[in-house]
Amino acid sequence: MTRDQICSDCAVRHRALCGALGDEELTALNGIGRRRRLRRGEAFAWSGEPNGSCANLLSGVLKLTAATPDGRELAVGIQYPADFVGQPFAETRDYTITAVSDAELCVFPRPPFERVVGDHPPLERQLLLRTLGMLDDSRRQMLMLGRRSAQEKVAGFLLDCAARAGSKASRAYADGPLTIELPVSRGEMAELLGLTIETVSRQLTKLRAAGIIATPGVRTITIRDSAALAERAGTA
Amino acid sequence: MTRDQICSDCAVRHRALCGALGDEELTALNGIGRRRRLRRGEAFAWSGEPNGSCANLLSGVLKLTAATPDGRELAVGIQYPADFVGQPFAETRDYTITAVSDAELCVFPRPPFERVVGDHPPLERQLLLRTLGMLDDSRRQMLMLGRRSAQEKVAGFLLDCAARAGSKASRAYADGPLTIELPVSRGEMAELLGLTIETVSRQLTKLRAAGIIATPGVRTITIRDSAALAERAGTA
DNA sequence: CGGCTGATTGAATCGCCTCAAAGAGCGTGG
DNA sequence: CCACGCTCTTTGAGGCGATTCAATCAGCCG
Repeated sequence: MTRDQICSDCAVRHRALCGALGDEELTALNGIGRRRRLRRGEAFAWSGEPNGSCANLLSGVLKLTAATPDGRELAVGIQYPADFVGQPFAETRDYTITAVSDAELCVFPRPPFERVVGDHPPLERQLLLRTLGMLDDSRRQMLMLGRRSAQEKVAGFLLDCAARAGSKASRAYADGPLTIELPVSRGEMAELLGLTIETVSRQLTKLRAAGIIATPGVRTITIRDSAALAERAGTA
Repeated sequence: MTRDQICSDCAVRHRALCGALGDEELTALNGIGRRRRLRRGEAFAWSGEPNGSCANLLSGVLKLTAATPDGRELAVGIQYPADFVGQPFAETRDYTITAVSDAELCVFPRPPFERVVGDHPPLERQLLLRTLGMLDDSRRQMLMLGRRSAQEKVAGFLLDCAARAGSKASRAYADGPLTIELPVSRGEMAELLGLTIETVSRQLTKLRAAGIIATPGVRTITIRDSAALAERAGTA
């Protein structure tokens, strides 16, 4: 991968932070970006470390986890391709960032990235808009954690995955059963939903018993009755 | 209150969004800001409404609440003087914003505010930094909601209040008991912590019984043993 | 065929919620 | 001045949902 072609073959070129930029901004970013691959389970950064870089996520799924001093963990965010990763303008990292599936990032060292942001107003605007969006996501997630039952959390998560899967989801015929590949393990799902792994498993079993979903593989879910699933998600 | 003096007597002039601005930016903001007072319990904005304004909070305390479609509510944020209030660049409001105590705001209609932000890079930078800060706050809150016990939530909240109270807190002598005025009612505390009002009350009773706090008034708390309180907050 | 990891299931417990009632603080009006 | 009604808080009893602890099961690789 040479530097001058780093953007031209970018899978998320038009959806990522860079998407709305003109040639000038793109060239500036291009100059400092480096590709990096992560294998499933590998960490991009650890909470508490000095914060040396930000990134765009090109492919794969990442989770952000925070932990209490005594070791209980919770995923405070999940990131999909084209999302912006990291904490610009922060000296220390507050979250551990881990690849949930194999992933590819476009990594920017933080100091030059911040300089480029400062020099290019359209880029700064995009960063602001994305940050505002992440803040809304985070607050939506809070409502979920604080006020929804295990049943609602799991059903809602499956619907989110289905919505996110988009083209990768498959159905036999229009409006028929929808089969998706879960991006996370049961344990990660529990982490994300503020539950235990056993509770997640039991809720899935319950949904399966009700005929609402089927689980052909452990990471594969078929939504057989999306209306009933939405019902249980409390998405009235 | 005339427009040309709106900033000069501002109580949070140096801590708010405007704090880091030069004369030019300040004049631009000054031109569009209007003071507004809210009485305790009064709402500044409702979730679902068109989003017509943002503001700086000058005095008092606000809460942001979100609700599930079936009516369960949770406070997803709490704001103190000098905080920035609202969702710039959003067409519709996602939260209900309510005054928890009497409050005063410096309100900016959204379209001109966004124009001023676009025209003044230092202002946009400040807004970005504040948004990043709110995102971190929100994620800290998520960890609390998802992984902490009622005991830890209540103890932690009291410590937060004490830290926030700063000069308004009083002690008889250095390192002695610290007395603070709670900015919220029991019900609002429950809303903020993802608990019920009864659970909050019971936890306070437990802390009182352990001699860790005293409650001379219903909204007044004396921290008699802050180390023990930190212990119960799980802030190891 | 073992051994490993991740998922499922079961039984028992515990923490928080729900429902209900009593108590405290406070302004109003007789 | 005190009785009344209102709101907020506290306390109690009981139930439910999620966790904990433990065992079994399924898939996968050596």
